[in-house]
Amino acid sequence: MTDPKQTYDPAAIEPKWQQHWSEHKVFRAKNPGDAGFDPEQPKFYALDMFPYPSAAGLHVGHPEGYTATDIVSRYKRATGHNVLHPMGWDAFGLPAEQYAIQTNTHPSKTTAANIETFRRQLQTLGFSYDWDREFGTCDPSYFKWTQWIFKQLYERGLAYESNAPVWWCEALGTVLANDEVINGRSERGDHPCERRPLRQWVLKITEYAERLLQYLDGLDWSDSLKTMQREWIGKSEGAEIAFDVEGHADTRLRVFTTRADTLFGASFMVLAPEHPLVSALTTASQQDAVDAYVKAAAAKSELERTDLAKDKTGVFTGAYARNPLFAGDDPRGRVPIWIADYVIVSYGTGAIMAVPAGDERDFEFAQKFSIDIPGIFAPQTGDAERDARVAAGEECCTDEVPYAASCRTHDGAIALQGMSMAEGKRAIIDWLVAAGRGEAKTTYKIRDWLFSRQRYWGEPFPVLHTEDGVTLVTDQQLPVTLPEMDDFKPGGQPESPLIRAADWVETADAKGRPAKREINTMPGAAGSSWYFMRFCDPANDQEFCSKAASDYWLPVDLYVGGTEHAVGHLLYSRFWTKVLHDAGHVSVVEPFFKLYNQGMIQAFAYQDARGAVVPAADTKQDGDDVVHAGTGEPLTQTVTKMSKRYGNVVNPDEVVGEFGADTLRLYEMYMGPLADSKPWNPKDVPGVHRFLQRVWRLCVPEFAEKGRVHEWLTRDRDDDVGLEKQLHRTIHKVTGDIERMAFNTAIAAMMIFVNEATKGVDKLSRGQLLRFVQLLQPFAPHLAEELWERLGADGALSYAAWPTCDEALLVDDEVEIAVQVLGKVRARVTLPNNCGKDVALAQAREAAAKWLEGKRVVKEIFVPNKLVNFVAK
RNA sequence: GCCGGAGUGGCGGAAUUGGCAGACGCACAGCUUUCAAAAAGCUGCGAGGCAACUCGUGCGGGUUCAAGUCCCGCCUCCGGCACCA
Repeated sequence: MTDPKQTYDPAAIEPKWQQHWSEHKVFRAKNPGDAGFDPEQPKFYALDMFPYPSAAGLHVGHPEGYTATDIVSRYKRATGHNVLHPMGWDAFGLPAEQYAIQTNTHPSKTTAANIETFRRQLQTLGFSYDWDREFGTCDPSYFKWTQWIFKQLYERGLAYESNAPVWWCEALGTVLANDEVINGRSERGDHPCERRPLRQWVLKITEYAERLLQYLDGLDWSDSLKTMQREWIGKSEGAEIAFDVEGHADTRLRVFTTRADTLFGASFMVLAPEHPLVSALTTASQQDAVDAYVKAAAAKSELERTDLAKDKTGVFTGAYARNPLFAGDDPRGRVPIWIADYVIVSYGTGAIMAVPAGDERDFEFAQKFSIDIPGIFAPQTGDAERDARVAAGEECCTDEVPYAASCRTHDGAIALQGMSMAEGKRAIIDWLVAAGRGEAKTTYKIRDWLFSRQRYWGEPFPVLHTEDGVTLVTDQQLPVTLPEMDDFKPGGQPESPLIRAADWVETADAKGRPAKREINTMPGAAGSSWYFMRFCDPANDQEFCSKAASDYWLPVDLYVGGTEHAVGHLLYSRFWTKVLHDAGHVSVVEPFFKLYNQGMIQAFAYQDARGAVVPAADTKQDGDDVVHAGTGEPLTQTVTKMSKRYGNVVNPDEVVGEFGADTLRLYEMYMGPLADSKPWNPKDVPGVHRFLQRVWRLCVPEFAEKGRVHEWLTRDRDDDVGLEKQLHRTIHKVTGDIERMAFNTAIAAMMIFVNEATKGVDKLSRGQLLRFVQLLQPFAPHLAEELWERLGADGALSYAAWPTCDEALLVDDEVEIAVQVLGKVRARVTLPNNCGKDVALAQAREAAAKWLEGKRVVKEIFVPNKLVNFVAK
């Protein structure tokens, strides 16, 4: 017959409630205009960085951020918000295509299968997503609008073709954007990359550099993330200065500098080896040396140029420039022009004026090649020896120090001595402007966004090439879908496999003229740059997102994800949002108001004496120690990334199978602060599971014959005063902690309540348990729903009003305070809450009498409800 | 090298505003219940000391009646940038 026991059984209750939520569309978000939409409710948009559905399935790292946003979403629903909490798939990308090449399976098939797995896994975790809004970036109904947005960019002059050198990765068979290349190697797969000239589509993100920088200030993002974006944008204010070149009357060499004030100390010029003027300026006698250097620099990978080439190298071109500050016959104005690879062609003007007295790199170079180092500073730091060396040009000085008397033109038009650095810069720039020799200038490190890939599995461009050049596909012809193919290998050198789809490539434009389709495809970051907009209005086939929907939902109120997208995705999304704003399609300028970066979930591992990690399979327990299974060498515990290689990857399915989704959710939130990286400890998981069992037993008797809930919970009765106070403290703590995203301490508070309540199980009233279940609901929703139902509560738990806290119940009648003598706790006294200083001191003095004997109290500190401190001699 | 963040028991962590360091959980130990429990409950649990007490938040200084928290100087780890003129 039926099992007489009723134990906490997540395997039974979790699917039951998941099905209930799904069937009743409990978490469907209502848009303005939908039936039942309440315009009075405030909105809340909680978004996860949507996953790339890999073949490996969900990792325990995914549910960490997802649980956090789910808790906030459920809390916001309970506090009367209209909540948008969607999920979808970042589904175009390289791994599916690599897999296709290996196995001859179409990427659309593997992607669809992976999405199935991800969706199933996410659904077993009980996230309150509005699944009706789900889509993938590879859905034609979605990328139709990605293509449409590209058209907007093109029409606004923000998309262009370029032949500039780009990062080419041989192993991946594609080009990569700057942020996808780390130290000359691909971020994905760690393959070597090199610079190559290729025809590419590029987006003019640099045009938005200033606004991308300015608008950071108003965002609720961590300072470290804002700093990363600021540094990536790399704004730098200075001047551009034009130098005449001897013997080249029509040539002016332009340089960018942030230290225009050091122009008096410019004793040579350096061009990047790739600078367009190099060949024109090089003299016959230097030709061979320059050619050899240029060739060598081109052959060097970026890795060699940055990491290894710390030693300065360079070659004299034979040409001389004229420093504009010095009159024609002044020998100080004649500066040699060198080329060196420490100057980067793509930054500033690709050329610099070298001031060895004020720049470490220039100083190093001048020393190595015995170039003049004119002293231009007269520091008075007190370190006389150093001051003298700086004045003599024997040491470089980058600090703000007084200028030397020599910083002066013959005619006295400029004399820097006595000026501050800011005044010096101003003086020089004003003079240059008046003389037509330069102007103030701001440059940015950020480069335009390399926006094409030579791959199959990405959005095709809505672009046709005809005899007359580029034409766009009409809106009526969107989406441009991918042709069916079964061979996805890159199409020979830097070309997409699409080149082999001849029927697809050969087409006609709107006027019927023969045209070839663009065979590059868009990069992975294309689809993820606006998906948060589409979630507002996912089924719209007339617009990418209706203005009404985006006006209502945007910006995203809470966005949670990893730091790895600090400069890529987050910058691109901000850029597209601004472009769409400028084009009048969305009202917001910034897409993500609050951003929260979760830490990484790591794993314990064991390492040997050399620090090498030993795979879990090669370790064994030896008493209290862990040793190498083969050699018996003792090992020490360490923390690493989860990795197949180390055998320490935790599979969420297994955790759900053994303990249930509520335990997984709760454990991931209980591990520590969301923002921290922290190790997964399998031994801690049963601890939170035990907590849920205790909650269960608080409500449900062990044997079914005693009823579905404890007898005393079937009727209303007076609340136990002590428990009621404890409950209010818990409500207060949990509410505040959810608001500040401190889920670990919220859970600790609930544990304290359950420990209290368990001490006298039958003291807990039905009303108290119901309120506790509401607090638990965002964290462990399945268990909460089950208990809510068993207790016969009215209405849907997910929308039941959040329990309120009576502040009056937070204070106790009596408080215990510490009595200190000279800062050391010597006694404790119990006093009425908020009692006065005199009362407290009198009692404290008595309690501390033993330690005050023979001493004179010189000061008495009283902190109400906290402590008394006697300062005694 | 530069810019962030962090360092607290055997472990994960707590201390939100300068006010009793170690909440909560794990591990461990003892006890109760039990035929037996890997179950449940209770108790203990920073170090030293019989104790009174002393010491204790990476290290060294400082400010303060009082410092994990503030200041100065270091060390280590993690993340980012890296010849950006």
